[in-house]
Amino acid sequence: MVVTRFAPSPTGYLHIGGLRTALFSYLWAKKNNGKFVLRIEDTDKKRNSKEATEAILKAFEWLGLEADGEITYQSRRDAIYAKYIQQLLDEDKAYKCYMSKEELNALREEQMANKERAKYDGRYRNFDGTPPEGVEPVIRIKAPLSGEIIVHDGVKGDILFQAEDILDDFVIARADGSPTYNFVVAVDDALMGINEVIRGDDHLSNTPKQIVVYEALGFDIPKFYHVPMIFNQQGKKLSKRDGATDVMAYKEMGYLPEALLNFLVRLGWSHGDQEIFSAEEMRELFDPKDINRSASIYNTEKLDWLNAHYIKKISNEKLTELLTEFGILLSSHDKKEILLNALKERAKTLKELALMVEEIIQTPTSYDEKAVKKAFKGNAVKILEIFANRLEEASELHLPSDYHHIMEKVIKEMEIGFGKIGQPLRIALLGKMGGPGLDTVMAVLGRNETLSRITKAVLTHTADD
RNA sequence: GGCCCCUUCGUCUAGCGGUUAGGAUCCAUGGUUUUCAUCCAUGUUACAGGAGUUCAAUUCUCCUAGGGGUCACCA
Repeated sequence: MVVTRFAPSPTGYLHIGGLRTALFSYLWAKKNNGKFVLRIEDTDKKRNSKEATEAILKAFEWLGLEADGEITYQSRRDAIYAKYIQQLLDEDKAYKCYMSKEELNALREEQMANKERAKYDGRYRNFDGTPPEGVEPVIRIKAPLSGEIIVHDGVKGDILFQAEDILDDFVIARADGSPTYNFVVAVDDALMGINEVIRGDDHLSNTPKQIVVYEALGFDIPKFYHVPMIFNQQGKKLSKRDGATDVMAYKEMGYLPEALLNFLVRLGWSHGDQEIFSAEEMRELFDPKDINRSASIYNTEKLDWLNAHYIKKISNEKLTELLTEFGILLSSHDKKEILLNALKERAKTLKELALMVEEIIQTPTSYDEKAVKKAFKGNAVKILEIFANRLEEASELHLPSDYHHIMEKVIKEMEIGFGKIGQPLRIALLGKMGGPGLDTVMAVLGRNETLSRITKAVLTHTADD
C-alpha cells in the first residue's frame, strides 16, 4: 500500500508551495487507495506554535484535503527517538562528541580560510579517553566517509553523490538530548510506514543524510519524489513576503477551493493538454511520473481564469451561501436565480461578484458624468418618461422578457434604435455603463424600484438642463 | 566557494530522433451582445549558446552561460 505524508513544521500559515506538495502527496495516496498522513514537525519548541498547526488544518478543511488516521506530533515522540539513538550508540554506529561550540567554530573558520568545505573532522569518532569537563556532548552518527550515495528520485532520476563531498559525522542529537531533523525525518518516515515521499526540491541535498540514517537503522528506504520549487515573479523561492502566499488569503479574496486546487495541480504537473481537473479527475489521473523537472513561476493569471470558470459552473444555491461571507444576503430574494445567472458569467472572484450584486441592489447615488453626457442627448429624458409610463400601464411584470417587451414597444412607438433607450435607461438604473442586460436588471429590481430610479434620474437631469 | 538540480512562447505546459514545435493563459483583432462581461473565431510570441553523435536533433552526450537549491547542536 502506498503511504505518503505531509510533514510541515508549524512555524506559520500554510503557503502555496506547501499546499502543492500536500496536494500531490494526497492525490498519489488516493489514486493508489493508500494513505495520506500528516506529521507535524514541531521539535523546535522555540519556533512552533499551536495556532500554526490549526491554520494548516483549517486550510486543509477548506480545500477538502483530509489526512488519514491520527496526526503525528514529533514533539511527543522523544522516547522513540531516544531509543533509536541509544541503539546506534550501542551498535557503535554513533558516538558522543565533546567538541565545544567554540572549538567547532574555530575549526570551521580555519577550513574556510583554507577554502575547504566546512566539515567536522571526526576527532571524537574513536575517542576512548576521559571526556573533557563541562561539555555536554552531542551525538554524531558515523557516516560513510567515502563511496557513493545514490538517490533514486522519481522526478529527477538517479542522482549520484560522493560521500566525501557532502557527508561528515553529522549531529543526530543535540547537547540537550533532542534529536535533529535529518534523524527524526528518517525515523518517523520509516516507523510510520511511509514508502513514497513527495516533497520539495530543497530537500534533495538532505536526502543522502537521511539515507545514512535509514541504513544505520536497517530501515527500508522509501521512494523519493523531489518536486521543483515554485518561485515568485522575481524567480526566487517563495517567502512570506511574496504577498498572498497564505492559502487562506485566497479564500478571503474570493477564490474557490476547486479553482485553487486545479491551479496548483497544473503547476509543475500535467496530463497532456488537459487544463480542467475536477477533484475526482485529479485523484484518478495524478501520477508523480508526470511531474515537471523544472521550477515554475507563480503567476495568478491562470488562477483568475480558473476561478471564473468554476464560478460559472457552481449552483446558485451554493453561490448564495458563499456570498454570505462577503456580506451579500440573497437567500430570501425572489429573483436571485435571475440575478446570479446574469452575474456569475462576468465575475472572476466571489468578491467581485459580491460587488456586482451590490451595485445592482443599491440605488445609485451618483451618475457617471461621461456616460451621462453621451446618453442624455436629444430626447433621452422624454424616452425615459414614456418608458416609465408604459411600465406603469403594464399588467404583469416578472421576467426579463416582460420588461424586454416593453422596451421593444417603446422603440417601435418612438421609432428609435435600442441604444436610444438602452443608454439612458442604464444610467438611470445603474449610474454607469456596463453590467447585465437591462431587462434582467429590471426584473431583479421589480417595477417599483425601477420606476423610482428612472424618476430620480429624470429629475436629476432635467434640473441640470 | 563545494556539491546538487534546472533551462520550449511573458506565464503554465505538451513533446519522449523525422512535427507547419501543439494546448492553455495573457495580449491584440474581428464576430455575437442596446453596454460591460461571457462565448466564438483569428493572430503575434518559444526550443539559452556552442561543440559533438546521427542520414536526421527541441529530443541523446559534453562544454559554456544563466537561474535555483543546499551546505547548522533550523525544519
